Amino acid sequence: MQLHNTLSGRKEVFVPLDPQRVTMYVCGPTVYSYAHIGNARPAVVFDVLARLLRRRYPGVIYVRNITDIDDKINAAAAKEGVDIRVITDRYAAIYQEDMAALGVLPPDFSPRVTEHLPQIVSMIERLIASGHAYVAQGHVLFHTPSFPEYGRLSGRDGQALMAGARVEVAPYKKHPGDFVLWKPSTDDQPGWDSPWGRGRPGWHIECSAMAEALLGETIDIHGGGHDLIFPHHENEIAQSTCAHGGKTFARYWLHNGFLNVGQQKMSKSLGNVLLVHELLKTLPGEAIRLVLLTAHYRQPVDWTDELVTEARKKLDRLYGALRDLAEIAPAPGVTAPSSFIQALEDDLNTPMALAELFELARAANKAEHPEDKARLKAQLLDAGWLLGLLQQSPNDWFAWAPQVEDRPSIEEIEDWLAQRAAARRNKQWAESDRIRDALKARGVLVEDTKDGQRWRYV
RNA sequence: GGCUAGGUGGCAGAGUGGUUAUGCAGCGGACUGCAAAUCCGCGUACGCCGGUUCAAUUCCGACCCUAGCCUCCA
Repeated sequence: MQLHNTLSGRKEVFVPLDPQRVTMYVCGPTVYSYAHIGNARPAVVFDVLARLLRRRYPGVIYVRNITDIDDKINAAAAKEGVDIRVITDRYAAIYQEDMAALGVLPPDFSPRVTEHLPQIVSMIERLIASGHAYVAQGHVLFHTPSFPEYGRLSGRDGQALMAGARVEVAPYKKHPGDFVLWKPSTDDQPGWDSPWGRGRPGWHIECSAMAEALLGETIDIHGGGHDLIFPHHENEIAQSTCAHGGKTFARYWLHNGFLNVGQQKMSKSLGNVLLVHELLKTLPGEAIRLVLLTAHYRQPVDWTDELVTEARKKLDRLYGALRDLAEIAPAPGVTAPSSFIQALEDDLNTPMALAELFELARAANKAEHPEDKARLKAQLLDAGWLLGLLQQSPNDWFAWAPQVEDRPSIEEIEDWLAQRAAARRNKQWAESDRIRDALKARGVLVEDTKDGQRWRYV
């Protein structure tokens, strides 16, 4: 398997440190609000990677954290006048639900920062003891010049860049690039006791501490959004490497590209933030997932209505092939074809894998012999599973309808179809077509097959 | 300004030093009472300019353009 490593800027053959225990850490959400579609991209992308890795290495341990200490959380809690726990529990639960609706399997561990304060404090103490961090005015700061490799992941010159930082530099910093490991909390802010007084951890240290606690000092794969390369992941490397006496922190760094809306990054000021929770009211989760897998994970995706419509049509085609195989039992023991696996194992080339999936669908539509159909059905289902697609029944897929629109109920449709069937028995084509057109006008497509009528919402 | 990705047929989007991506849309045909679905066929795309090469969309260089990052945003 090959994976693109941000550290080297190229594809590398993936060789785990221990094939019996492959470790992966992905930066999860800060739970202060609903997840937007951009938050869903890494969840979906690394879900596919985890599914793929488990094929080859059953002992994969996949960790995706929940950040439940953060100033945005504090602000949301203060606004509602509740404890931060109320906010974080609420949005963490919604996050899990929304991701499940997108077919994302739960990771092995979803650690929370609030459950790892001792580990965070311990790591900071070690960094101070080894001279990589210092205390200043109630803060603990990581001293970036103490780590010569600082800037390697993001391809920056740590020293030069920071000297010209455009942001106002806090006076207690020894070096402009130094970043906070621990900061003091006022009495009205959430805080935890520590050797440096009551306070809270900085953003970056949590991931280093939780990765260490759950996966050890060196992990195989670390993933996240492209924007996290700097400063978040750069800082994680600095902290973990220095806390571990120079040991490699993560061996392969993977970063997914951004999901844009209107060719621009989503932002509240532009008002183009799309929440997964809202999208799920008007779209099947599987279609949303397919949109996210349509482009290679490192490429940007520009979310448009056209893209969503296309994704639904693609799934219509794939589920259409499966529907025609409804009476066929998938051949036992048959898994996704090697061409499909090879595409995914080439740095998660989902567009190419999808092309293979469509080849399977075409072959299935053409197949005549039951054994061919059984084989192709098994291949379709297994390949679909690796992508997190095609796991519901075709009928459920075609019966999906948005919550909001008022469309004919299934009962009403069945009633019309019964009348139409009667008309067709008497070759009353005009009446047959009238009913079909009437239903089409209300979003129901009727098709005639050799086995009778069938319908779906469009 | 620095760093990093990109610019492929109507749209989306892979890939390759010389041969079909794939999907959607479109066109023609088969099938159908007509459709839909399905199958078959079609359209000769690779930002611009040089260079290397027998041959470049694919390698090299310059240029133009786009997006992202440059301290807490996936």
